[in-house]
Amino acid sequence: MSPRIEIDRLFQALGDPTRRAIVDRLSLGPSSVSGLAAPLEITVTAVAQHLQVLEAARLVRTEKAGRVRTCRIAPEGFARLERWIADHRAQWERRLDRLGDVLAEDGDD
Amino acid sequence: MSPRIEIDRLFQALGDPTRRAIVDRLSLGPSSVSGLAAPLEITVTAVAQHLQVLEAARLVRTEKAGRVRTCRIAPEGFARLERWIADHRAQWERRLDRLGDVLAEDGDD
DNA sequence: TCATCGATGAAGTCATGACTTCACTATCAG
DNA sequence: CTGATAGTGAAGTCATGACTTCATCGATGA
Repeated sequence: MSPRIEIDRLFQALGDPTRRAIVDRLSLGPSSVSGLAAPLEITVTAVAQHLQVLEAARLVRTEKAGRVRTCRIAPEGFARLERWIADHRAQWERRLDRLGDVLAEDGDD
Repeated sequence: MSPRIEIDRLFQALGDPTRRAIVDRLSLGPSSVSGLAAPLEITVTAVAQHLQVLEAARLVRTEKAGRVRTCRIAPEGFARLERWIADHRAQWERRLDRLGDVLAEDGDD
């Protein structure tokens, strides 16, 4: 699967405040779907939809035991995210370095 | 201003592929608005709108000299982003640690 | 000075996406 | 079996947001 799409899903998933609230909650520990819905004051259906998005982005992993689905944080998505930021930071900082070489050619710090 | 809103703007800004393309481009070095528009095959107006979003999220800084507006990466937004991820990672990893004390098992990626 | 170029503002279109409700399935307790 | 519980699927509503076009403005160079 294209890495572009992957990153897309990641940022799109975290772009929604409700979904970030779910992530916040799951950072504290696993929860059921209805357990997530309660403090958010939205329907269980809505939460389930958000969970699909979060799972597709690999930010959350869920498994169903009996009739209850347990949701927990999935580190992969976050790792991917960190890498994206690190890559970009590296890119523009490298450029600033080269620029520094030219502008401050009589000895810099 | 609430930090929630700030993070919101950040993820929402990067949730759009076109805006990420702009960030990609600017990581390589500064550019004018029309310089950004050309490879994206959208109107200059559209790019200007995206730039407003990116500036509000502190991911990009722009300044106008004469009739040309020069756009460059702004590190603050990215720093904010990194901190958000680090905070969350810390939170759930701390929890896994406590759990690990009890269960003593597994390692992850 | 005048034509052009880079950018901006206003307003409209169109798709997407965050919800809801309602109907339904599957599990568990009595 | 019966009834409550946990979640899923389908379909509809409503707002937001990513574009466009058109008109305009200020800087610039011939």
